Amino acid sequence: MARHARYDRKTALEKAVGLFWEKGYHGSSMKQIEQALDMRPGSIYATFGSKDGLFSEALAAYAEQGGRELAVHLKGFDSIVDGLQDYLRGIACSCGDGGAAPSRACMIVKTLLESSNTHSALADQANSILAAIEGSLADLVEQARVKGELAQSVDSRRLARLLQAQIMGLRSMGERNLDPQAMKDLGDDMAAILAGYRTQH
Amino acid sequence: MARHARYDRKTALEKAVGLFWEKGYHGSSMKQIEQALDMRPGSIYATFGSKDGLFSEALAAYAEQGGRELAVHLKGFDSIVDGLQDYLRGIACSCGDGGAAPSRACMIVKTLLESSNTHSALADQANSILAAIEGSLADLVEQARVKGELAQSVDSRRLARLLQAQIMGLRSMGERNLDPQAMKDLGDDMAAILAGYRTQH
DNA sequence: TCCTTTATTGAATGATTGCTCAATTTCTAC
DNA sequence: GTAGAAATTGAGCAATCATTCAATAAAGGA
Repeated sequence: MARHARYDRKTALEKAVGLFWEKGYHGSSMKQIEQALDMRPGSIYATFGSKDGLFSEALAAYAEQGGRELAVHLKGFDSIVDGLQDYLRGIACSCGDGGAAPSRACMIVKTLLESSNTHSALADQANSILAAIEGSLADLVEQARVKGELAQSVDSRRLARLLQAQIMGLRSMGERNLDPQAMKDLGDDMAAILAGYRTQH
Repeated sequence: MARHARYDRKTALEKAVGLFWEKGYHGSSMKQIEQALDMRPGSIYATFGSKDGLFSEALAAYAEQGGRELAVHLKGFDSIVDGLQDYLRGIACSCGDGGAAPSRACMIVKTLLESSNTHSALADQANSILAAIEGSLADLVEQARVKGELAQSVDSRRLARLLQAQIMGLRSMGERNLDPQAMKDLGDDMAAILAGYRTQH
């Protein structure tokens, strides 16, 4: 056997997520990556293959983390719709304050918009992640519909896409640095949209 | 006096908009710009000062064009709200087909997300353009409220921000290459959101 | 202790980046 | 026709880009 890797792969990926999420693919140079990961080029290439490979793994890690956060969030609610509404409000809130996140906008959307006409492999990855998220949201909406929280007539995939578009818009608006109250209002308004699909009684 | 400029500034800017909108700031190299504008570096720098200067002018031209398109669109409607609803549906439709536009997402949003943590001058410009658009939308909403199309209780700036977030989300979703029917449904759903703010009777 | 194996290092690679400027071309005014 | 002003050209600049690899360091097994 031989020496251990000095770097923890998972920790390095977290740092890569931080940099790429903040500055994007083109905006992050290998020099900045070396500094952020505290690794020399040889180690980075031995571990992740290429800048593309590192970005791809970072994007996947980001998406997985985001999925976990939504799931954890919903655990705190009996009602799925209540949970989704609070999730929207939570995003609006965290976009309002001067939070510690590298960026307010979603890294997946940033990647999609940056790479859609310049780097098809990245765009494809971002697109399939977004399709998976749409699927998860559709499952949640369908569960809520079956539970009777939402009107029986609701088309779950369609409402999932509307919901995803809300999140994209909300987090993109976050990048505008509006005052916290404006963001909070926006989150409330989006939560109210979802309320419009609730069972009427 | 001396010789004329061989290039029409306005035409060159239109071509620059096409390239930058498609590929973004970092994704467009000077070599590609030279090719797109059919100009040599010296002419480009004599005319626009720098890549930054050219991008900045292109972004402004894009925003002006977008503003004109919204105004023209609304001219075709007696009701402002009808016009805004049709505007949303129109975006959804043009995002659905394989249109000729360089990109489905909004160039201003692409710029904001790309530059927010790497190029503050561009981010500031994108932000002030978005603030101006928010203002225009707020004016329209306020007019509609005064005309009685919208409920008296409507907060026009707040609804303008919700509307702007819808457009951002809609056009970002366009980059996902969903099938046309899904985009059309999304546009209809967003138009329905606006309907919820109409005067009840 | 030495040998094998593996991880790390960082100088150096060729390509590409945004950009400059002396030379050339093209037009107007006289 | 000619002089002068302005616009265009494109080779070439220094800097930076992502990437490579021979040399070095560090660990476990014998």
